[in-house]
Amino acid sequence: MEKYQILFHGDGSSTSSSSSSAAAAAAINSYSFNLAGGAHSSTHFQVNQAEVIGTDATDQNNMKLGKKQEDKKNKKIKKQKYAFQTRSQVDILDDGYRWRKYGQKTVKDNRFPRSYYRCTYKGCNVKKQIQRLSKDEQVVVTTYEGMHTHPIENPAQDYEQSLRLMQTYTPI
DNA sequence: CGTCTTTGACCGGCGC
DNA sequence: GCGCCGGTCAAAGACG
Repeated sequence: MEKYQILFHGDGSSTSSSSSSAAAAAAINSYSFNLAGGAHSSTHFQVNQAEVIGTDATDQNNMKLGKKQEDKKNKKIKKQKYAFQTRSQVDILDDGYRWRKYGQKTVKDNRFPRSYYRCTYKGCNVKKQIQRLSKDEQVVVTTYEGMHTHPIENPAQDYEQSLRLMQTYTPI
């Protein structure tokens, strides 16, 4: 369970966006840390891949000012998203936050539906999507959007961790 | 009784 | 404009 690996890709080519990409990378690190810290009762959990999608550049401020004010890159700045793939039997990956499911859609070219979750902490608008690859149904893709504005709340993590240890030390 | 799922409706973007 | 596609809303229900 100690072994996990994250590969960054896709962000190096998009030049600029220096600081924000660093923030995104930090966010990914924190997430991967939490995930690697356990909380899965499933056997094999491994982060294979992490990807930064888009960059965040205080777009709300820019929009509010209304001034073009260097719309820089003037591309539509999509919200900061980052995704990674995990190989797991179950798609409920408890990363220590409380999520409320608010939607599920079937996507084209994928026989598995995509689930939409939102963080239930008051004022915290972090969202995540979970979908499974039809190509390899062992792989679950988790896409996070935004950063949590509160510390992780995970009353069950210790329990899960100890449970995992029990499973490790007492193979039947 | 509060919390979280379920599920169709709804809506906006985009290609034709 | 129209219809597809992906994301969200919200009412109703499940569950502890």
